Amino acid sequence: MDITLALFAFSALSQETRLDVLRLLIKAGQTGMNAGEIGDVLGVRQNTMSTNLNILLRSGLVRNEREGRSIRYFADFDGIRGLLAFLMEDCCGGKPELCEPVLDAIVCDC
Amino acid sequence: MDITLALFAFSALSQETRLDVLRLLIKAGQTGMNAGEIGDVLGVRQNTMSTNLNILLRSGLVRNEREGRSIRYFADFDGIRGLLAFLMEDCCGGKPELCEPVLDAIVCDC
DNA sequence: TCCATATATCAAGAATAATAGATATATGTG
DNA sequence: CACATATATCTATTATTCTTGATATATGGA
Repeated sequence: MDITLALFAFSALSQETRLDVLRLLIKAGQTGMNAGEIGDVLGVRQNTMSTNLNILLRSGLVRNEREGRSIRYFADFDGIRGLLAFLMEDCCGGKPELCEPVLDAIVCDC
Repeated sequence: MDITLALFAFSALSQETRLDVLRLLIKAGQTGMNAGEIGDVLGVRQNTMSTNLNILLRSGLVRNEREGRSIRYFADFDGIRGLLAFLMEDCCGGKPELCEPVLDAIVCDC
């Protein structure tokens, strides 16, 4: 992860539709969602959604797979990990008790 | 954490100076850094840095404390946790092996 | 091959954000 | 109180990003 990609990824997440999409896909896990389905759920026009999905793709936060005529999108957990690792690099100045609570935030209960 | 603040926070991180600042402060931990010191290290003009620090403050990713004539800034680990928790809410669709690697990214070796 | 479905690209106007010069405010010191 | 230091605010210009209508491309089926 370099700073250019990190900036692009954070910029991707600073727009409501794209943040909604990534959160949907994170919840969907390995099931993913078709592009059209995502647009329907979020009530976003087709071309706008396509543009936004492409931005998420290029940010490395999302990946896709063709499925017949549709294209299925998934959260890219490796990409998300890379971004968070870049942000938290050398965290907490030697005091683990500062950054451990950050980890707790992400423990899933599934 | 609501979506409006999350969007504002990700937007804060989508600008190079501000991402640099937060990463510096995350590394600095509880020591923090003075506003002027941050500007010197990053080679950013005083008023630009002040504006950017204010945006980080309002995003909840950073807090500050007056220290005589200077103002010392710190990463706000609670704020960071809140943002990441919002992003990763209900993650991984029931398959912990998908999101556990995301956690590993943030384990500090201090 | 022709048509329908699903998604992507293009182009332009509208909205938003970044930067920096000038200036203001706040604190400490003598 | 006068002055120096440290940070914040204002304002305008420039640059970037968002959205959308129109159109293009890709796939599957008859």
